[in-house]
Amino acid sequence: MSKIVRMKDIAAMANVSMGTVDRVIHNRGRVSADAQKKVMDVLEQINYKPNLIARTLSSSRNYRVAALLPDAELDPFWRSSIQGIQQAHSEHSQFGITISYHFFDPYSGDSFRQQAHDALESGPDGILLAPTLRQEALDFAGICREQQIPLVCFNTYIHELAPLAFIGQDLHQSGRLAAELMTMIAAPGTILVTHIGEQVQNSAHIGAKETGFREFVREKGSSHFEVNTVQLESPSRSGFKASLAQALETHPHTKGIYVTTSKAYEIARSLEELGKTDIRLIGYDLIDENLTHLRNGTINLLINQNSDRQGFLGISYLTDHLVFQKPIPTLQYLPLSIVTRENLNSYITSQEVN
Amino acid sequence: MSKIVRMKDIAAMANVSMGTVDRVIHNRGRVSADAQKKVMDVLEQINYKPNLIARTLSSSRNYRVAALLPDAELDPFWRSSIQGIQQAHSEHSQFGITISYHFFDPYSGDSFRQQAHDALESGPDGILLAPTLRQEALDFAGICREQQIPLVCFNTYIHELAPLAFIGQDLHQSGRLAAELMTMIAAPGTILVTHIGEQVQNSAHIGAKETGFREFVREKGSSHFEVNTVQLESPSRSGFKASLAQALETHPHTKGIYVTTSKAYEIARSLEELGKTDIRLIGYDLIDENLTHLRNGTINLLINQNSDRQGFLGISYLTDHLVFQKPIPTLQYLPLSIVTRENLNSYITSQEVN
DNA sequence: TTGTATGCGTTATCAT
DNA sequence: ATGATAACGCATACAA
Repeated sequence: MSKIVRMKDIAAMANVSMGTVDRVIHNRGRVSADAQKKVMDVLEQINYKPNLIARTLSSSRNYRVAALLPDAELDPFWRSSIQGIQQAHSEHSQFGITISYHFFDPYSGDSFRQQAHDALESGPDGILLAPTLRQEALDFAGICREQQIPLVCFNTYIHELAPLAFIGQDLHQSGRLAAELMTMIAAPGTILVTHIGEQVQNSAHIGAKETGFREFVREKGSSHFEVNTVQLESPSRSGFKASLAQALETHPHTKGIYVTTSKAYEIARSLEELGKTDIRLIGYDLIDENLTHLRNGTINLLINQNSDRQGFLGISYLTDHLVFQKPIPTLQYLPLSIVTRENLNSYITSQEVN
Repeated sequence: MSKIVRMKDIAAMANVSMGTVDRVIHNRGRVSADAQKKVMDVLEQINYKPNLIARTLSSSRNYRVAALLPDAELDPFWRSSIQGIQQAHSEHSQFGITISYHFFDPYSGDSFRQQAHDALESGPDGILLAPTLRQEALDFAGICREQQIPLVCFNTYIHELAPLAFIGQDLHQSGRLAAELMTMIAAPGTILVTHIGEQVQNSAHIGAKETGFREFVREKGSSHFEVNTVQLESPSRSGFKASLAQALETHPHTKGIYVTTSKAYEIARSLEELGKTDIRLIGYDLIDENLTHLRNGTINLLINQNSDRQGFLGISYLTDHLVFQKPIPTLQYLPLSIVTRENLNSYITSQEVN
């Protein structure tokens, strides 16, 4: 039973005062080389673990973190991220964390710059960012680095950002998984890949899922499946349906559609209206619009990006870093969760509490 | 910006001392009805949230929790539970939690009683239990209740235990999910259900997975699939293979096997030795023995019981209850995770840290 | 450069 | 029954 060593103990062992110990531990300077050495020697021998409880109580600082992410009104996908952030916040508010929210239009550079500016104005001690726009995010990350503000990113992986931590999904592997699942459940024939609601411009990562998907099919299913990419962007609902119908005519043997974004429900609606029931549909994310079609069977599988957990972990990591000065993972890939009608509830139910 | 209220503030508002406030909040008695009322009145009006940081620092109590679960040497399934427990412990050790481990033979009542006795001897403030044996667990839970020791259970749901919290999987729904997946990936024909390594005696829950499985097939796949239950227990390896071969002869149209326990690797080994490659195999849990066969394709899907998370949450809940006196969920169902070759890594990789 | 003293919010131990 | 006061371990401001 090794007793816990406190700063007081270290001070005694080194024949100095607590103040000196504090100064060398946090290297605040103003210590003589002599004292420095004495304390270091002791630290080498013993295993000092600061009492984080006492530390936070004492230095009752308040930390401001700015959350910079797309407006859920413009894309429902982000709702759950926000929920995760709020969840983490309520659990950590004890530690003096306050969060300011800055929502931007995920496709507008101007909007992003405006909100990013506001975020910096709030004088944050840390920033949580969903970097949907590559170039804008890079510029912003540069400023954060200059100002020495810790930056944690989630959802969209951009290597050059080099944030303190990234939390998200391995998109290439995600594509491979989608292909594996599709080849399990679809009859041999044509598979369509479509990126609805994403802008290919200014998004280097956009192709990762498709690349992974095609890679898997090439390795394991090339004799049974043919993969085609189709663009299905259209402003109007009826226009969308028409262009889908058009695509299905061009590829008459279509047995499956893989939607790389959270917009599978758009396809589902159109498929239902077109009366096509023999096409397997795989998409992303547990947003309400998708769940309806997962429940009625038009969508066969959803891959969950766990965006609530992304938000939750983002805030958790920032508080770990800021208040506890704990090491945090540089890269945190979340599980590639497969969701069907039968395990859906296990992913969305909240529990009773006593 | 509502300021945080402290006990000192309450004391001032109620015209009493902090000591009195402390006594009514924790109803330690020794307060006059008059003072009691004054404090209560204040508490009604304001929203006092105790500072848990300060509380833990001050009271610096040590809590002992006893973990009572099967020996991983006897069943590798329990390895990850232990890992989860240790993980939670290392994260919470700051709060003065110490854990004593008591491993028993999951099929021996004597072994259980012995270890349970030891666990109680250690004078624990809380107990984490994997109740594999129904009757023994009920007896033990009775003692815990008598001695007022908080009990948290995981993995095996036994309703009458009525613990502070249960953490695990919805087994009936788990069976439904397995059936859904099986009907997705197997050709029409016979599906075998088998419970390897479980004793039906003294385990009321054992049938839940099979019931769920059959229920789903009845609802959605009765025209294409026939379900048969087979017993495949055998002490020796070659004996096991022989009885499997026997079962496959009895059911020549077998297209899939559903193993309700973590022993799917036993089937996989035998199938490989028998050279049968056209049978889909679905099992449970990411133990190493299973992963080998998931990677080489003999096992098609595994449902993950997340037993590491079960252990983790069990300890987390106990510390929340003991040190923070926070409310905890009575029933915590974990996700029914579907694991394939392509998303396996996302479930088992640990991350680098800076 | 160094050491001491005070405070963080709570619990626990004293005298009253 | 009540109120003052010393811990808990660390940070910080200030005195030496």
